[in-house]
Amino acid sequence: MSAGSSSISDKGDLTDWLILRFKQLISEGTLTPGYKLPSERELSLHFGVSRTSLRPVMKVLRMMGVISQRVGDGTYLSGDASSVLAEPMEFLFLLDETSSEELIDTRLMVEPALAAKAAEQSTKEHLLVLRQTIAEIEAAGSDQFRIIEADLLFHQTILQSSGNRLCGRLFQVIHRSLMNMMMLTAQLVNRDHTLAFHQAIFESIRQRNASEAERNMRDHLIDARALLLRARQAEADERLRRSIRGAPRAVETAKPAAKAIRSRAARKR
Amino acid sequence: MSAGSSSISDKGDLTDWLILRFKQLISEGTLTPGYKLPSERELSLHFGVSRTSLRPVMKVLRMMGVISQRVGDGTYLSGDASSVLAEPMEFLFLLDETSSEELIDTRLMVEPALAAKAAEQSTKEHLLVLRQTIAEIEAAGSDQFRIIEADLLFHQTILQSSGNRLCGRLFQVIHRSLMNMMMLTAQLVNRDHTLAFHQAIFESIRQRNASEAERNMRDHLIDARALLLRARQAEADERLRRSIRGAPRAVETAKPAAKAIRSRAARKR
DNA sequence: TCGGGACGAATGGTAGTACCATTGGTGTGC
DNA sequence: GCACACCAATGGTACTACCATTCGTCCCGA
Repeated sequence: MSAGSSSISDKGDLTDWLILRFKQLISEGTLTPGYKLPSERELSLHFGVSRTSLRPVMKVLRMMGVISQRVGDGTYLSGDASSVLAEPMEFLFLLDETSSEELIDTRLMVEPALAAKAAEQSTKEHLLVLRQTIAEIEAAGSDQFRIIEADLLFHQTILQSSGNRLCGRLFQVIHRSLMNMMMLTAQLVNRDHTLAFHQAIFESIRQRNASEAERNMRDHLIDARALLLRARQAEADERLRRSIRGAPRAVETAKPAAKAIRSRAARKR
Repeated sequence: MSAGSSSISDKGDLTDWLILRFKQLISEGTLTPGYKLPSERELSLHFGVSRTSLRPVMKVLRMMGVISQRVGDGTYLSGDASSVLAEPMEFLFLLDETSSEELIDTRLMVEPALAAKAAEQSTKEHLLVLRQTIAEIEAAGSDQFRIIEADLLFHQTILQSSGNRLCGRLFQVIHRSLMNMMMLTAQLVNRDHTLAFHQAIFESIRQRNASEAERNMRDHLIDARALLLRARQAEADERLRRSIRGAPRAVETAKPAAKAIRSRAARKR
């Protein structure tokens, strides 16, 4: 980014250089999905660096889901590119204090249009999967995990069948993060609503009715948004009622460590 | 993801645990932008792990732009959340072999709608920045870097003023990656086109004409897409012509290393 | 001949130490 | 008062050692 960067071994950090090398290897197609990489000791030898310097790179790649490591076995290149954004996106949400409404709002901007596209070009296989996810939700009863997984697969399939891979990746991650947030606050997915909307969306896609698919998807997300806000309101009310009764909130476990760090650093300054 | 995961120190990997801790610290607001963290030696002491185990975590955070490290100085929490997705997104594009058209297509799906929103709610400050970027492009002459930076700032400002932060972040990264791809293939940004479209978009936003802003943005991106494809076509033609003349392509430097790795691993199996 | 269990090599995970280059502040000498 | 030299602290890298886990192999017994 800064200077010429053409010559070998100019960037100061070995980590950056190694990551660059890995990128090259991936872009060349040398590293294919499922491919077993040499051991860390061999790799470090090959690159001419110590294992100490190599390991952080492997950690970075692992955290992005590019590779998977297993003790006693080895390192494999994972073919699933969708997981690359999962962790970083979580950090983004953390740093930006992104709310779940914002996630739904963002989905609302894109998914209806993608549903319309899906109605135009979805294949038989896609329709089959959609039908299966609906059946899965019907069979799930009150099992939230099953409902959520089926819900994710439903939307993910629509995203995929829309043809735009990048959007598919992006909003798959966003959707899952949204579900994680909801689970953290013990917010339930309304099975009946989900089922009804999914059926409507599925029908319009099956009939290749793009505009109706778009409208149904929009309605679905708007409804989900409303449910989310209502649940949050109810939760806030509950908390208020409880605090009025006098019972203080439960302790937070991680606070002490955080304060210790802050004091340490403050001492430095 | 697997089991209960409620108790302390259950997850096998220290790296994961430490990253989790850092996430907690960030979400608690203990770590604020610009904040100087304790030295690695102190931190490792504090967390009760060795520096060997801590360093990969710092590398991960650094690569996502969450922190910045300087030898002889220390580690600082960077407040800029937008850079979190930069590297991971590049890996995604690498693994998915995402093309520049796909990037523009994705922008095309979202940015027009955001431009419409921007027309409705942009502030005076936003308008000022937009006007400045246009002036910058006018003053840039044929300096591609200045044009690109001004172009980025123009679109970024519109994304920001639309109100949806997440979309802003996402498409800021996508836009920059697109520019990187174009620079890698030595594709120029057409200054005249850019200038004309930016002026049109700016005018419609200034006049709070949402539908026209949306249309202008759409035209802008469609035009950019066409230019991109045309340039690629020209490049392919040129390459073909050159190969017919008999001159072989230049050597690729990184191939030998790649092959060495592959042979090493193959030997293992 | 087949099956199971024990052993061992290889792998990633962690720890400790040492040294280097860079940085920023401190203090000394002009 | 200023400039220079010095020094302590920091992140960067390397080497070594050891641990827990995994997988394959070999040997023993049925």
